[in-house]
Amino acid sequence: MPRVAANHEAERRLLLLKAAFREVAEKGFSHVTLEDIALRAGVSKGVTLYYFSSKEDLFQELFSWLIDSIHLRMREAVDAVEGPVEKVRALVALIFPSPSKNRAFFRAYIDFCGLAARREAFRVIDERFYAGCGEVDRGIVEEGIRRGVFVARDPAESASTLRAIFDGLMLQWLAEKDPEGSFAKYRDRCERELLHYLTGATMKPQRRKSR
Amino acid sequence: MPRVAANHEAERRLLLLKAAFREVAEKGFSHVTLEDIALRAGVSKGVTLYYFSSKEDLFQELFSWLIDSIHLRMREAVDAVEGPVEKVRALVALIFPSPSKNRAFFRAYIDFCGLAARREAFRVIDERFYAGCGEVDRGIVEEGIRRGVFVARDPAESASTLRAIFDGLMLQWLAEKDPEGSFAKYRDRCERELLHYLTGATMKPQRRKSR
DNA sequence: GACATCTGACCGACCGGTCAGATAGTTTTA
DNA sequence: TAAAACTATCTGACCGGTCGGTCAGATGTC
Repeated sequence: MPRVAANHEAERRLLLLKAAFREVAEKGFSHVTLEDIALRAGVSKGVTLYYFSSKEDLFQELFSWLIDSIHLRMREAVDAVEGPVEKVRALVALIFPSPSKNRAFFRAYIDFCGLAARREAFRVIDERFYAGCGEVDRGIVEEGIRRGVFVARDPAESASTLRAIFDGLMLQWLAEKDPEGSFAKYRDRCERELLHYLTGATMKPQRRKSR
Repeated sequence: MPRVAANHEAERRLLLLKAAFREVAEKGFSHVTLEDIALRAGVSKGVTLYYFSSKEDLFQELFSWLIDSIHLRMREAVDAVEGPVEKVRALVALIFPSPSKNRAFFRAYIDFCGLAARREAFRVIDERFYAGCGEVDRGIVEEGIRRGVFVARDPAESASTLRAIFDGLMLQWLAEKDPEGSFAKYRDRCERELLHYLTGATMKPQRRKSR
């Protein structure tokens, strides 16, 4: 069992997961076939079930991988800047990267929520997702309170609301007629409302730096 | 074209829609079969496609009917009480009726969002849903501002955030290990956070200035 | 008999999963 | 060194089951 082979296996699995992600974003879990994924990954259908024991297994791995990378990127984004307000801004910038990426991720995420609401294995993954988000969010809130920038309240509860505003606005954005056009509106609104909520309206609105 | 026949048809359609709702809440859109619905409604499979032109058509009608009744009940609940704070409370009570009803509705709703994110016909219905919610929510916010109970800001934007908090918390609730046990926690948190958000940091007598 | 309503057998398409091999790279053997 | 054996990886035909949709005819009502 050479090390090369293990490496190869990990690569192949990742290749398939990435293909699966794009397919899910487009069609939704139950309309994606194993063959769709294989085609997108440039391999034959049999390969998908060579590396994953079933479709369900593949999708569990997909969502696990997805939330791990989201957690990682949130931590990186938050660690990269100084101060609670800046950290909130960084989070917003991360979660609203671009209309197309946004839509891809959130389509997949909604699908995932539907699965999590009905199947225990997916619910557990979803729980882990919110636990990880909660850690990051709570860290920001606590720092904000410590520095007197945010109004002092239960940090865990504020973190939960913060996350709810993210998700809830995303749900509304997906119902918009012109997602491209309204993307910036939602991103800015999200930032504004989040900071309003956390600072208790003590902040003046600031102009967003273009990036 | 006797009136009786039209009445009968409406009844039959409603019967099927109610059966479909319960099936969707349980299994999700793409795992519900036309036969499931027929069985649940106590009729034969052929009837579903006698009253609806296709499965897709049936589900569009289902979600239309669902959001119309939700809108109606929100308006009734809000009109039944006096004062913006009480209206918010009434809305929370309506949206968090009981763990089982809650889960049924939100499971169906998430499914619906997944559809809306991918198919134009469903997106349009979803847009109508948020438009209706927005009217109700904005009405409350405006009244709150007028009476000086809520912080004065853009009412449409506050209404949007209010709704986001509802939806976002619901998403988190669905990921909980023990939905029954944590139900009251989420309901209370929702009310508390909503009022905190709207009144601007607990009960400060001093009004914050708007943008 | 005319019409609306209802039934369930049936069809064709689709898809997850299986499997008998093909292929290619490596190791062992002669 | 070459052949043979072995192994991991990959392929796509195939199977069994499911489901949306069709339809010929049954049932009931006026």
